[in-house]
Amino acid sequence: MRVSRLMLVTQRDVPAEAEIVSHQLLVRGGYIRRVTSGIYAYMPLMWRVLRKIKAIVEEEMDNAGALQTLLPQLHPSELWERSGRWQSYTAGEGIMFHLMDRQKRSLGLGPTHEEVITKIADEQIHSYKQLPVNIYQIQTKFRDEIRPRFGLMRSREFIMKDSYSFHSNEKDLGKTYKSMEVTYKRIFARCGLETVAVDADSGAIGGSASQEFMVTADAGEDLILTSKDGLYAANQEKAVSIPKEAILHNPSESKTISTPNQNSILELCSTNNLEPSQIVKVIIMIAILEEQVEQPLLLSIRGDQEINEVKVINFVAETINKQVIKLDQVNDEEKNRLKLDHIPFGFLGPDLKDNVLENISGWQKQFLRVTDHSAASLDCFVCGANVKDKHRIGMSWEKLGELTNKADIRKAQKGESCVHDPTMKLEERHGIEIGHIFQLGRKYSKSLQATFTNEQGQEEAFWMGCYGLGITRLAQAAIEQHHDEHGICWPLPIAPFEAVIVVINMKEPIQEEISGNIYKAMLAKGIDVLLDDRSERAGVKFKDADLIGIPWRIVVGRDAANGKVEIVQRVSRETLLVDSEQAIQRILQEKLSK
RNA sequence: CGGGAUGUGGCGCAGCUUGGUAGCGCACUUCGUUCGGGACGAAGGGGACACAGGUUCGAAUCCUGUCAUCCCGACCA
Repeated sequence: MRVSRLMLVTQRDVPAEAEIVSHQLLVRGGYIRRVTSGIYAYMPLMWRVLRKIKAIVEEEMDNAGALQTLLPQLHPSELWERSGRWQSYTAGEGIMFHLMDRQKRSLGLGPTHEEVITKIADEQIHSYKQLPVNIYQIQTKFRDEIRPRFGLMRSREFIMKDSYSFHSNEKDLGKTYKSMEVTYKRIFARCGLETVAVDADSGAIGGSASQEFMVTADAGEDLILTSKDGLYAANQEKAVSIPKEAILHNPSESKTISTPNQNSILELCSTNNLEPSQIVKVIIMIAILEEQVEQPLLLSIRGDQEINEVKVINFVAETINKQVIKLDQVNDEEKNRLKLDHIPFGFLGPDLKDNVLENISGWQKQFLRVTDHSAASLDCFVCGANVKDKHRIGMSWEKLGELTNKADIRKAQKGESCVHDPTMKLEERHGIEIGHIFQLGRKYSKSLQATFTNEQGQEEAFWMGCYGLGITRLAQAAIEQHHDEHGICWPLPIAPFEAVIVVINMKEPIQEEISGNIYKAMLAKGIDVLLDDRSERAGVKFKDADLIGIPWRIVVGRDAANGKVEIVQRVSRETLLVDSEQAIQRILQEKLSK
């Protein structure tokens, strides 16, 4: 392709709307144009990048035995009503774009394809003999994101590879799940990305296992915790660790002390010469369940630790076997509205009686009590006395009465010891989630009544897995990982062009001839090459080549008369003066080695 | 949805306080000089200032409302 024909429009100024460097470079390099909030046009350069990523994904998925399809983007609402997601995806979360057709039938634009694919699997697969299958598609998905941002990182229309596997038993699902993990790692490695696979929360979607693939980058919105030996990685919602040792609390007697206005751990400690780890902190939260049931929770945790709300939600959902819509703290407004003055916030103990709930409208009348292991393992501690301005020292669980539920509801933090090896400390990094694999189990197949006949001749719901991979997000994440002050440095396998020939002076016949020959020769060898034939000054061409990030540059200039050209690597800036034939060979070599 | 900010040619901005009918840099067009790291000079083209009301002889500027975009929180590939 000749640059003069490429519709290349680069910008010197950074658009005000672009916050992170990858977004800025995509806009400045003319890769994308915003059409409206969260909706982008992929310009010719961008489309080439996306096609290369798609090709790699397709190759690896096909190698893993997956089958490519293309599924509809308009989904009938009935299908989503059957899985129980229509309400929450349209009215509730509102993440699903929906519309009426002229027949007044309700349709939605697919944010994901579980419903459609499960329906098709049900219609097409009748016997265990047809299993397993793994079906995938790469296409545009729609999500009416609450807050689109960072260009393609979180857009409302985006390209995703999504696959779904169907199995006759859980073990077989595990096998495909594992093979997808390997496939994903190969895909990311081939795209030149450094990724970390982390244990993830499968929470609301359910299932037994789930892994996220994170591109490590400072601009990432997710926090991940890893161990240096590479044996442990998890996102913050799921991460576990061993908290630091508590400081021994061992007063001569247990008694109630007066602690006027000391309703925070900090004040309590500084006034009474205590350590946060000697205190059991008690927090009331409200879990909103299905049908607007409001379940009060009484959470106890060591004073120096923090609550992990996702773990709390999972615990509640498991314990009472109901879906948790969300978790709320009790704020001041609510304290006033519900007239909670009789509850001595700031002075609560784990033995707070249920009778404080008697006159609170809307709440269930019994606490669901949970004690985090960090608190449960304390032999002797300080806690609130359930009376304003009073705490108790030298307390123990025996004195308070038996503990009901113990669970891990604690937020793991960097610097804490790893569970698999206490000498290892957790490190914190930011990541961009570009892939997520799940063992769904039978949740969707059951709700959609998608079944097959098993070996015993009985109807059984499919075991399912699902495997997402954000194509457009991956492209931008790659820039986040591969750029410098001059622009993008695409990894060769996903670069829009592998090389660019910069002709210093188009009016010089020798330069024009040599560059033309190299161009033709490279095309003949299958190299994706750009010929910058514009009558721009050299500086402009160099700047543009750097900005759009072509991995190799061949400069045809002052040495052309001697049959020499320069070959420059974008990332390292290494420059070699060689014959044109050598330049072609070098790039061909690089291409084939990837 | 809650909190904050901003809307002026394709991009970045000034003008608004103290109303008088729009300006700068980049980009674009033409000519000349230049020509290995975003050249210089000259001459041009393009915007009724987000929209709708109002105040006024007169509104980008003041008032009211609406809309859009961006940033901070819950959601997610």
